[in-house]
Amino acid sequence: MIKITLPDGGQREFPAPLRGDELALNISRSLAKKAVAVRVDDEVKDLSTLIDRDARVAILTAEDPAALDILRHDCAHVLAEAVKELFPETQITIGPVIENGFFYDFARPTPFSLDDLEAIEARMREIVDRDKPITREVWERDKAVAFFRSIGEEYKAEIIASIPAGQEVSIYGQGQWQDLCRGPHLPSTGKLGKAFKLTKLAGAYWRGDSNNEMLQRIYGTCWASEKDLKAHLLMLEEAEKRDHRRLGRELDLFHFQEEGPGAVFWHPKGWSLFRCLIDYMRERQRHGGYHEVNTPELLDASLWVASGHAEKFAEEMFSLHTPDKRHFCLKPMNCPAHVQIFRQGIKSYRDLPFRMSEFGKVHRYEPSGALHGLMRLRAFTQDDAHIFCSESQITEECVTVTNLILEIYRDFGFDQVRVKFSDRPSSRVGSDEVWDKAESALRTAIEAAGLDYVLNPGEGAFYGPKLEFVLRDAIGRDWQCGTLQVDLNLPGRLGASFIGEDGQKHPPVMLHRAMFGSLERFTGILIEHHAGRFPLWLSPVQAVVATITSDADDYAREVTARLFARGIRAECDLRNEKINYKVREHSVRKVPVQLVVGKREAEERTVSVRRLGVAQQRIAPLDEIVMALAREIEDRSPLITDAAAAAVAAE
RNA sequence: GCCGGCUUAGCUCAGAUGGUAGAGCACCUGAUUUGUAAUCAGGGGGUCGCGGGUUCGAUUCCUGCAGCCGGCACCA
Repeated sequence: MIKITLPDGGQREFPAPLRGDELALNISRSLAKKAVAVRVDDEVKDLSTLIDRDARVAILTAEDPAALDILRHDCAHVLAEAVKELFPETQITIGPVIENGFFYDFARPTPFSLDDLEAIEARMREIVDRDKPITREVWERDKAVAFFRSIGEEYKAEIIASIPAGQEVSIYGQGQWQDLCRGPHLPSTGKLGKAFKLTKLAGAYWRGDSNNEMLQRIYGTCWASEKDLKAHLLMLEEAEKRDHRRLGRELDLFHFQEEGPGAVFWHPKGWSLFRCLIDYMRERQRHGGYHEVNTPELLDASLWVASGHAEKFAEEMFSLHTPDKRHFCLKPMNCPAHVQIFRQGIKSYRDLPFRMSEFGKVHRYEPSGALHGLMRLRAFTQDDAHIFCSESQITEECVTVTNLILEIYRDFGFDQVRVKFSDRPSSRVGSDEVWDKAESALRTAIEAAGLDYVLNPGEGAFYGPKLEFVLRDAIGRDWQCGTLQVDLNLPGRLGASFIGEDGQKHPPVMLHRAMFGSLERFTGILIEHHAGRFPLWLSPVQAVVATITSDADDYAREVTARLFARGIRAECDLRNEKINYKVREHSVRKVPVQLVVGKREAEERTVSVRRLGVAQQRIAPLDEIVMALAREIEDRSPLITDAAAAAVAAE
């Protein structure tokens, strides 16, 4: 007797083991028709799986979130089958499910074209229409290797050959096509439906290693219904509209040009945003006991040899030779320069911890293909700091830094932050004993701060382990920003020391930390996070005073001057245009506050306040609105949302 | 750096099987004094990314390079 517990709590008993599809049919005919897979206890399996013990069982339909991965995985298989039919000389490799879809990597001498993509998608739809059953067989590993080798699938054979000997492998088949796969899969190709689309072509290295040959990757997206597919495509369009490169142009924030790949030309409005970040951070760091410094961008190569950068970072450094035959490098990091400041004069343990900060501009020769707007540059500014301390101060300093980072992210509206712990990389300086010490110190600190973290093995800096702070933006993308690194190597290498209580010289510990990371990148993240509609305190233009007729010109100038006197970034629009025209233009430019003045306002000394995105206005006395705006800026209030602004307007 | 694609006016984009190009918006000028998302009329503007080749002739075809875009690899 087998007892099956259904999701609704109901129980059914069966005299003998039965398959998932049989159970579905037993429940209802309509469910059997829609069924795509079965969940036995907590494991999702093929519908054909034999249930031979008491279990909790759920029949999954396409709408079930857990079924989506199966759909996508099947879609990858159908893609591969279509490619093999159309281009038999192509070899298959791997085709996993990814966020929102799937991809499949193919090995072939000539790349696919966009036309090929269309043909492949059409063939995929044919394969779905054929509705061939999808079958699962368990093979002996060596048989599978021999089989795939015999049909010319060398990559597949190599993958299977790397599975431990003697282990069984499952082979899924549909029509004439077979692939190694862990499963589970749909009962037949027809169950896949038509809510999929091939999205892009790309090159990708075999086994993700740039020493290997490049394969041809086809990406696709796949959903349970046409409606979901459409929603996803619409979401992509929306995401494109908030792309910081596009908004940077539209809002006149910055530009790039050919002569400076990976280097930003900040326009006044963009620079205003950038300076907001610096001003904010200066204030936070002043309260945090930091001392701001400034160091040279160009330093003799010998310093970079001493620091270890020349050895570990040479490929990424810009270097130049002067007419007098000296060799200089543009700094890729600020740390060695900060050590030079620490080294001036004799330091006592009483001076520690010493927190040295710099908005330091660094240059790194990033690979051309890595450049991406403000997010990945060759010249960028770090909100860098180095905390020189004793070993006994590491934990407390790390905890303080960690808390500060999280607090700062909250101020900018980022609540979801993940922490990664990166330990020693294969290419590094310093002994293993020193690394043991640094890693355990950092781990103690993160535990003391009570943070959850994931291990990121081998990803530390060459001089020490690090924490990386990854924040999630408004549309769910992750960005690595802050970092905290424990360094027991560089101070010694660069000859830094302090006199301890014992009267002896000791090398200090150096904590490297950045909170925004790259100010340019953080600006880019903010642009996308807010879709260009910044909270008032960050807005490059905070208010525009717009006249209805020239009768109000003098008053408008006065209003603008009042705002300006309170430190508010205000502009005055006296142009001979209709108010509709002005309102539209300033709305398109995403100015958060428009103060419209006509004859009436001038006489009554009021303004008509219009918040971005809210059609309804309210009339307020001039004094009141100047004060309210000043307070909103000072409080760094989050963006007044449409709903909140509507409520204010309705008052 | 690797694979593929793209590069035409300030922006978004048309266009010619090879005979030096066009729209909308923006800009300039004039008229209009206007009450909350585009007033009307006129005008100027492009060595079609850069270099080489084929050709009587190249922005169009071929080729090299650069930049950008989508990925991969790398990474703040």
